[in-house]
Amino acid sequence: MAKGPTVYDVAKRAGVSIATVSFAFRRPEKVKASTREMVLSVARELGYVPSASARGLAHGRTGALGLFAFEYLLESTYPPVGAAGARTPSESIPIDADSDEDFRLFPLYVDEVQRGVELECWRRGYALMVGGRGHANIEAVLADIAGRVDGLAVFPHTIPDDVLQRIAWRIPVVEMSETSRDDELNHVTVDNVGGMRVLTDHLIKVHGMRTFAFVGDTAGSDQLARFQGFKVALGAAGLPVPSAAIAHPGGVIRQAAVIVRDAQAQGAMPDAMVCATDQEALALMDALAGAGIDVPRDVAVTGFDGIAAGRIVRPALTTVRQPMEQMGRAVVDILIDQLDRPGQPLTSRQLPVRVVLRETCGCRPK
Amino acid sequence: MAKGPTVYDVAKRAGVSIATVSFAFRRPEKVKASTREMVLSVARELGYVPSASARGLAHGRTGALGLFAFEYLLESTYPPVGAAGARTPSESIPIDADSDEDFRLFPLYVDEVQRGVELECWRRGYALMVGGRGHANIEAVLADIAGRVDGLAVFPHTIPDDVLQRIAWRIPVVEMSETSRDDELNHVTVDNVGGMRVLTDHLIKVHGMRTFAFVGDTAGSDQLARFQGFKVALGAAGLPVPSAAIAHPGGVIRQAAVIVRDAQAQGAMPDAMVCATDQEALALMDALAGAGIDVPRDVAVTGFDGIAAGRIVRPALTTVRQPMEQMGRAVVDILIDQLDRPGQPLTSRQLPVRVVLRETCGCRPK
DNA sequence: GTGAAAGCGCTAACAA
DNA sequence: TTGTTAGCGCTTTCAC
Repeated sequence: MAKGPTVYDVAKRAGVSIATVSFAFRRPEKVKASTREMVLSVARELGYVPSASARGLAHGRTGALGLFAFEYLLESTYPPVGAAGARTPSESIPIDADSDEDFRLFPLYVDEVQRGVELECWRRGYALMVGGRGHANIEAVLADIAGRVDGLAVFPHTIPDDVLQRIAWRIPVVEMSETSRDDELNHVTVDNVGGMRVLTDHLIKVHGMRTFAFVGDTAGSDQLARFQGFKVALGAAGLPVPSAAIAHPGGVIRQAAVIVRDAQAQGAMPDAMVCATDQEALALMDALAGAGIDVPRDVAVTGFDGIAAGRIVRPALTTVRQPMEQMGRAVVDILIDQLDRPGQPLTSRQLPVRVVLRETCGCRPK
Repeated sequence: MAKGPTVYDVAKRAGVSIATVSFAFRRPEKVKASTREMVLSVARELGYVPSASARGLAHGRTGALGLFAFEYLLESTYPPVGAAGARTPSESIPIDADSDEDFRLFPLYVDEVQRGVELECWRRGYALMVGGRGHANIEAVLADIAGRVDGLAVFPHTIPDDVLQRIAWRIPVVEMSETSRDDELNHVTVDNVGGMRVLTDHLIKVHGMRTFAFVGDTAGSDQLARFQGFKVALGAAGLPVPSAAIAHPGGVIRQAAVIVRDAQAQGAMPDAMVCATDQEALALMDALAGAGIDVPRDVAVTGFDGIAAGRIVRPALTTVRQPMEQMGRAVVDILIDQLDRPGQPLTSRQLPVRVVLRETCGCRPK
C-alpha cells in the first residue's frame, strides 16, 4: 500500500482536527455543512482514501464478510500467462471447432453459490473477501481470511472441524451443504432427500425402470442424503435397494471408465445409473460413450446440482437443481443477522430444490 | 468482530512478550524452536486469530487485491430469500420443464474474468476482495474497496476517470477491456479488431454473405474496436461498409424487437447481423424468433465474448471467445509485479482471441 | 533469543 | 460545532 495522504494530512490542509475529518466522512450530520464540504473537497483534492485497516482496528469491525471456497479441480487448458501470454495480436487467430471444455469446470456448484453470496453482500453494504485453497497451508489461509472479516461462510470438507469451531468462537460462521454435527456453526442445506426421491420416482413411474445403481462418492452429508432419498424411493416402490453406492477410491470422476467396464463385464448394466452429483454424471457419460453405450437408450443417467455443463452436453443431463444463488443469499442473511443481533441462536436453514427433466432420463426435449 | 484473544493474551499466557508471539508467527526462524512451539500451542489453545486490520495498519500492506465488478444486470427470478426462503422441505418439489434462464445471466464475461483473478490471486498468496455496484454510492464503495487492498482491478465504465486516477496514485490499478487513454492505469485487453475481422471474413468467404449489419452499442472501446474489425473485413472484400452500428438508446437488449421490426419494415434484412457482444446477439435472436425469422436460414447472427449462454441456446451462437480466465490472471500478474517492484512502468497487455464456429452462422455442428 | 516501546491511521469518548 | 486524546492489535527497530 503506497503511502497516501492520511487524516492528518487532510486535517492540516483543511485547518481542522482529525476528528472533524473523520466525522465529515462517518457522521456527516455532526459537522457544519460548510466545514464538511470544505473537508471533503480537500480530501478529494489530496486523493485521500481512508485506510480500512485503521478503521477496522479502531472500530472493531471490518465491514467485510468472507467466503472460503473449494479448490477448483483443474486449471485452465490455456497456456500459462505471463511473457507467453502477452502474445501479439498479429499472430494468427484460430478458428475452432466448438468445444464445451471451458464450461466443464466453470461454473460449478460453488461458483453459483458464490454469486449469491456476492449479490447479497453488496446489497447489504458489505464487502466480500474470497479465499480458496490455492496454497499449501489451508489453515493459515483460513486464519488469514478469518482475521479480515466479521463473518465467514465455508463449504464443507474444506476445513478441519476443530479449526472451524475455534473461528466460530470469535465470529459467526455458516457451513453450507452439511447438516449440523452438534457444532457451533450455522448451516444452510437443501432438500437432498426429497429431491432425489422425486427424481427416482420419476424414473420408476414415468419411465418404468426397475433396476438401479447409485454412482458416486457418499462421504459428504449432502451426497449421503441423496443416496438415502434414492433408497427410500426404491423401497417405497417395492424394488430391490442397492446396499452401497458405486464409487472408487481416488474419485469417481477418474474411475468412471472402471465403473462402466465392471458393469459391462458383469452383464449388470442397470436401467438407470443415478449419480450423486452432476460432475460424476458427466464423467460417467463420457465413459459410457467411450464404451459405446448409448444414453439414454441403453441406460439412463441422472445427476444432482444443476450445473451449467449439464445443460450444455448432449444428451442434456436430467438432474435436480439446487437453488444455489438463494443459498448464497441465505448465508449472508444469517451472518448479518448474527452480527446485528449478537447472541442470536444458531440457525439451520434448508432450501427446496427442483427436478429438471432433460434428455438423459429418456424424456425427449420439447 | 467479536472480541477474541489478542497477542497480549497469548503473550501473557505463554509468559513471553508480544514481540515473541508476533515473531513466532511471522519470523519463525528468529525464535527458539521450543519457545515457538510453546507459543503456537498456546495460541491454538486460546483460539487466537491475528487481526488483519492491525497487521495491515502496522505493516503498511493488506496482502489483498481488489476487484471491482460490474453490476449484474438483473436479479434472480427466485423469490427473495429470508423468511420466505426458509420453506420447509415438506412442500412439493416441482418437476420443471427445462429452461436456460438461469444461465442467461450467469456466468457472463465478467464472471469468467473474475474466476481468473481469483485463481491467480490464491496461487500467489493474496486474498481477494470483490466489490460490485450494488449500492447507491459507487464512489464510496470503490473508495472502501481501495482502502482495503494493495492493488485494484476494475472493469470499464464502472468508475469515473478522475476517481480512478486518484486511486491509481496510491496503489496500482489495472483497467480491463479498455485501451489506455493516456492515463496512469495499467491495461489488459484482447484482440478485438483481429477477432472480428476473422469472424467477418468467415461469413464472407465460407458462407458467401454479401450484406451485413452491425448490431450493438459501440460506446466502449472494446465494442468500438470490434466494429472497426468488422468494417476492415468488409472493406478488404470490396463490400459495402455500414457507416454506423445499429443500436438504440436504452440498450440494444431491450430494443432488439425494434431493430428486427425496422429491418423487416424496410425489407432490409441483411445476410448477417454481426453483434458487438454475445448478450446482444442472444437478445437479437429472441426478437428474431419472436418475429418468425429463422436463424441461420433467413439471417445469420454472430456474437462476441464466448459466454456460456451462447453455448446453451439453440441454435448455438457462433462467436469470438475471449481468454477471460487468462485476462484475470494477467491482471493479477501485473498488479503483483508493480507491488514487488515499485516504480515499474505502466503495462498494457493484449491477449489473443479465438473464433468459435457454432450454428448461428450457418455452420452445421459436427 | 527475547523484551521494551514507538508507531501505523482511524474512531469515539470526552472536553472545550 | 470542533478539538484533544486514548486506544484498537500488530510489526519492527533497538536494547539487553
